[in-house]
Amino acid sequence: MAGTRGRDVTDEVPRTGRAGTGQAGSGTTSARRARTGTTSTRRASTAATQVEVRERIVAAADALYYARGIQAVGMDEVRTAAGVSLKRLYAEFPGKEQLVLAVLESRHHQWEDGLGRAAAGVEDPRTRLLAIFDFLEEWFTDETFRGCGFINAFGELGATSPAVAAAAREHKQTFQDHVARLTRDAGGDETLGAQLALLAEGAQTTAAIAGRADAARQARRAAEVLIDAALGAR
Amino acid sequence: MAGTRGRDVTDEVPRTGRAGTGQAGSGTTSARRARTGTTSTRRASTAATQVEVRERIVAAADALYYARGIQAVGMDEVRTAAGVSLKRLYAEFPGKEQLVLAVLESRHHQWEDGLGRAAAGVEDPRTRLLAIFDFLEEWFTDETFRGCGFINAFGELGATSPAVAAAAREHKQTFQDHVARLTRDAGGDETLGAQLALLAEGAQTTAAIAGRADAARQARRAAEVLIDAALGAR
DNA sequence: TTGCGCCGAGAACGATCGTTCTCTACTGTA
DNA sequence: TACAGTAGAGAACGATCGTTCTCGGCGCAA
Repeated sequence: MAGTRGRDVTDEVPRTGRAGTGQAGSGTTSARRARTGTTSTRRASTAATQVEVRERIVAAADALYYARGIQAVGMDEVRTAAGVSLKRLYAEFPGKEQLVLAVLESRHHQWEDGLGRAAAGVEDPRTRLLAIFDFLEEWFTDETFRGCGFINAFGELGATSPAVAAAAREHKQTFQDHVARLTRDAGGDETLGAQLALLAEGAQTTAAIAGRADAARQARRAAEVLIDAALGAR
Repeated sequence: MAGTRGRDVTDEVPRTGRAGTGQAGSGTTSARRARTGTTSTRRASTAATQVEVRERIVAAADALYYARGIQAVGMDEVRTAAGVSLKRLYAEFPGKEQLVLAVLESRHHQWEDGLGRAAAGVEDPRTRLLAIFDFLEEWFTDETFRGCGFINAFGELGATSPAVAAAAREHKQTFQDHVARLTRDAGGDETLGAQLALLAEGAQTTAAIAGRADAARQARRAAEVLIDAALGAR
């Protein structure tokens, strides 16, 4: 009895066959199946499903874009995968670029969540810093891994879409800030932070293109050397 | 006198306004203006201009693809920039993918030439190893720099074109081999080589997306630390 | 029950792109 | 000079894509 028939149909939409969106340790299935009450007032119900629909669209688009490239996926395919009408899709996102930006924003949040989880509960600042590379390794071994979505998007659209280029730049900047903060906690300076960030970036492209998931472990070992050299042997 | 009228027209084609193809220290203007004699036999002349036309097409396509992305540039635009007819273009390259692969191959050779020049004449193996990062810095400061063309191509087409993905993989592999060789010359093992390669890769994406050309210098400093730690202080 | 408004399904439209085809002009040769 | 062959210019074609429009059905209020 919950909702209309049409909504039930779109609720059990295919999630493009994979769990999560290909980001490590995410497992976000976006649809939380937690309606506010049953339907409450019409207005509240509409708002709830709007959020749900938006999330579903973004999740479907993210999986498709990440797996095949942005320009290789048409709006119609996103529509099918998300199980919404084209009209609804364009009601949520006025154009493809807005959808792409929403996907990147979602991916950014997943990335930050993953980083936070990797650091959570780790007491030693040095180990917390190195946990970044453990997180990367977990991500690289995901079978859907195909590199950093922001690097890919930048290479594909960075030259034609300033908004996409800016999104990639901001994502990388917040990562550098994150590493810098952890480095400071461990007693290192910003130079060390920048160098560790370089290792992480290099590991991502190497793992993606060369298909070498052990790039994370190589990067971790290099990071240990750099940290110990900067902080003095332990 | 030299050549036919039609050929002269296509000879002085616009080189898309830039010198080289955006790769550091290249300065390859592809067209060498060195005809074998004047026209010699008809057959030899045709062969000479064929090579020239091919190079011109590849150079024009490379500049356009690198600056704006591959999918954003149509065959017609390549045709105009190269100053050849569509028929001629398709006579040289049966399809766009073949042209893309030829561009990547050309870019790979330029990259190897640049690396070789950077190492040439440097006696000390350690300094020769570090010269990689000087080469990167020079490249990053080029105003047309927009990241590694192979990383960009992989992000854009790696999922849909196995040939492009393979080209990127091979390019990165030869780079790792190159670094490994120089590392061995300096007395280091393959672990060190892999780590230095990670730094170089990370510097490329960081310089491209964050626009920080100093990533090369940061990577160089990190490389020094890693080298000294692996080889013992000097 | 009747009318109203909303929404999904999908056709339609205009633009672009890769690729092919046609037409024309020109070159070299007998 | 007449002719055969070639190459350039660009029209044409089929496919795809982003976006909009139309149609038909359903839920809801009076």
